[in-house]
Amino acid sequence: MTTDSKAHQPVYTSENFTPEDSIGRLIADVSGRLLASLDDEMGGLGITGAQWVILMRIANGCGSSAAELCRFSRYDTGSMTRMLDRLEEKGLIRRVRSCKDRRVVCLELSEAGRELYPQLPPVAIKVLNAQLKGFTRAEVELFKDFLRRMRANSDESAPSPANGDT
Amino acid sequence: MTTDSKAHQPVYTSENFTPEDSIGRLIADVSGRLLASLDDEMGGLGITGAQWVILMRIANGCGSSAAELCRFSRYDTGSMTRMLDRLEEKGLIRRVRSCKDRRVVCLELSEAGRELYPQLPPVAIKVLNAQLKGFTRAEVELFKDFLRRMRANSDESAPSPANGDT
DNA sequence: AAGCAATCACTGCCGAGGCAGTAATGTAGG
DNA sequence: CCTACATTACTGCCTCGGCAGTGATTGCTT
Repeated sequence: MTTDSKAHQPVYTSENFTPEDSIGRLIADVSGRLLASLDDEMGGLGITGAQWVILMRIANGCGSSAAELCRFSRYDTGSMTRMLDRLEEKGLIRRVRSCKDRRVVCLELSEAGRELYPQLPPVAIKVLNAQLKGFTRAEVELFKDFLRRMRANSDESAPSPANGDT
Repeated sequence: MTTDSKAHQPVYTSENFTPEDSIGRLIADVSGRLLASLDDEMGGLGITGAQWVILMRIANGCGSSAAELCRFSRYDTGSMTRMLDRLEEKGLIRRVRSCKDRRVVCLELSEAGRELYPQLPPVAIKVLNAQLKGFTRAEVELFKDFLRRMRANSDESAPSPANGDT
């Protein structure tokens, strides 16, 4: 009620917070729908949404090893090993022991993976455009800017798991 | 290249789509960080972020039965049964067979649950305010409006799993 | 050169969610 | 009334991710 114009008042207080209407619920909901939709559309290609993400990274060179993928994907190294197991069983990727650092296993698309690859981006494009129906490009840019700012905040608050009460 | 000012051109095309920079990646990332942060802050109370959500729903009367909770939470009924098992083992909720419809098990907070409840909202408020640092309330409202529009789009595209090619 | 910490990939073990099937209960139609 | 069908909660079975521990390899320090 009081028209306090200070910009640094907290967004949520115990008075105005309702979990059903909070931005946290909205983000979790939208995120879940996006992944579900991606899974649905991906079904025809025989891979899951999670596998889509990893395949795209490998194809783009953003993940040349398992450890590299883990750093970006916030995946456990054990889970990543098994994820790569599944992609290898499907015949989509190959593991090649690095000759420079014999601990590292280099990752690359197999022949079948390279054949599948061109079909991957259109599926995500279809899903995203469907969920962004009615948005102008300027709105999407603003939307993404909000998300980047939020992500930057969580980088500051928890960069490493060993930050005390500074 | 061509400065087409039509508002209904798709946001993403095969030319401008890069997975690393897409809004899908951003939303998934922010959502994951929110849940992780909620889990961290919730550790002291002995429950997980997912359990927080369910407890809040039961406390607010938004989920008086397991089936009710499933409809809102996009949870499997089997998973919900086990989720409620865990909350019951912790002594936070009680299951009471409904006398009106003997198939239904009514859910309510136990004594310990009612004691814990006041501590739940502040944790979420702390997490959300930390991640929304630097946002004005007007920005948050616009942000939420974007999210609601996106959610509404996914409602249209996939309201029931049995929609063909209408 | 030797010791030592760090890194990498991998493996058991566990928790947790999805799917399918089941028994009990309620509802609608003949 | 009694027979179909729907709904509710629950239970195996499976997949999948997190955690902790392991062996191999690398690089740094002394």
